[in-house]
Amino acid sequence: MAPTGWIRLVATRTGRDRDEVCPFHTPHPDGVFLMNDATDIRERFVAAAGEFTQALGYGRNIGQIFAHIYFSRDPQSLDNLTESLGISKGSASMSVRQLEQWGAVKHVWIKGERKDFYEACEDFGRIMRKALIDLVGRTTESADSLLTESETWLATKKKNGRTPADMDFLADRVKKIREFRNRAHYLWNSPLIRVLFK
Amino acid sequence: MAPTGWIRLVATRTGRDRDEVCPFHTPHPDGVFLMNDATDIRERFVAAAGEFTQALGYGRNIGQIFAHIYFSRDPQSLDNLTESLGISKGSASMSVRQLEQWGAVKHVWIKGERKDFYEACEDFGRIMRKALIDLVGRTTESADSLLTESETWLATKKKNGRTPADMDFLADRVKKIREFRNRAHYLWNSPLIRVLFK
DNA sequence: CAAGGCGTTCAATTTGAATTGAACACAAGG
DNA sequence: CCTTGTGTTCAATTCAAATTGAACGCCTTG
Repeated sequence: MAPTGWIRLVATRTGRDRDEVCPFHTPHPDGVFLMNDATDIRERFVAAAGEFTQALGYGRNIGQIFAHIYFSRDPQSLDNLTESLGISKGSASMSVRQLEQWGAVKHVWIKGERKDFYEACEDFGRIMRKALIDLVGRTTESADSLLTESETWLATKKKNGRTPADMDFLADRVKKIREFRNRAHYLWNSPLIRVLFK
Repeated sequence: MAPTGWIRLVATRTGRDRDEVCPFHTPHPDGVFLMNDATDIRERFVAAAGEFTQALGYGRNIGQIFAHIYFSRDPQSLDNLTESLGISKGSASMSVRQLEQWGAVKHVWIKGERKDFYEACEDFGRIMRKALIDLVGRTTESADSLLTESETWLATKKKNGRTPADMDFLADRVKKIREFRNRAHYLWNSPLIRVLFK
């Protein structure tokens, strides 16, 4: 069968360039691309998903792993992942657990097998929502407490009667943030959003 | 005036630990914190905003810069930013332009001054939306073209009559992705979302 | 036209996070 | 009880992205 993968031009000592075919899961070299076979599609999606999650700030592995499982008919074991994707066992283990938390992947048992197997869930909406909740929660809570802290501090200052112009400006800005935060929080918890993501 | 900032315990050679006060914009050391003055609130928000944007995958500087401008009464110059935040001129320049693109900050001219000054826009909803469009656009487009590419490839294969079970599975999975993508795209462009973010 | 102030660029560096892999814990089977 | 086959952990490493800063170009002013 013809080779498949990214085609990269490699300079040689003799001055004659030659083509080199790289597996799809390698960071893509902006080359032409060959698609012969069903497994090629899988590998292309694996690469794309890896780039996607990497661009979003989760690593490359987590996307690749999900795509691999998603495009596999049979449930996949950690060994399958490390072999197919060329990643370490440790990374596979941790990423799979992350995906499980997001509900992107679910554990299945196969009789007679000692390994853990995983298969993909198709409900992208739910997955995205869980991942977002995760991210937003982590990034929001500390800012949240700072906001209330500032508000109480400003309130006491006002009680003391000392409210020069700078203080007023500050209070106004903090208030604007509070308004946005409340609106965002309201929207986030509204049934509307819940419906949209389902 | 009493010193303000994070309080960090530093071990000394004599065995006697002493307290050290760090400016708020330094990466926070999990210490106690002192708030005496209006500028302290600004610095705390600067630190929080920096952590926020960093967690979201944009650097620390961009958040700090926006917070600094947002909590400044007067328009701020690049020099103000590099001095107050302890960042480089290059970074300040680039970050400010990014913020301008998002509509988070706008250029103002001050007569008799040669420097560029910036002040903050308060419309957080719009800012978030622009930043999101930016992110989603960048991460989505390549995946998008892969999707259509795969669909056409699968279609030709089907024409050739060769559709074993594996192919059907593959086609089904690709179809599921397409459905999600279309739904997401529709929602994203729906007037509903536009209203929510305003 | 020379000099100085200002913003921009980009290659080099730094930094923070992702990834690795060796050591570990646990279970099952012999 | 030892061995073998698992998944997990976490300190060390690697890697990509953020940040720096020196060099540059442009404008203004004297």
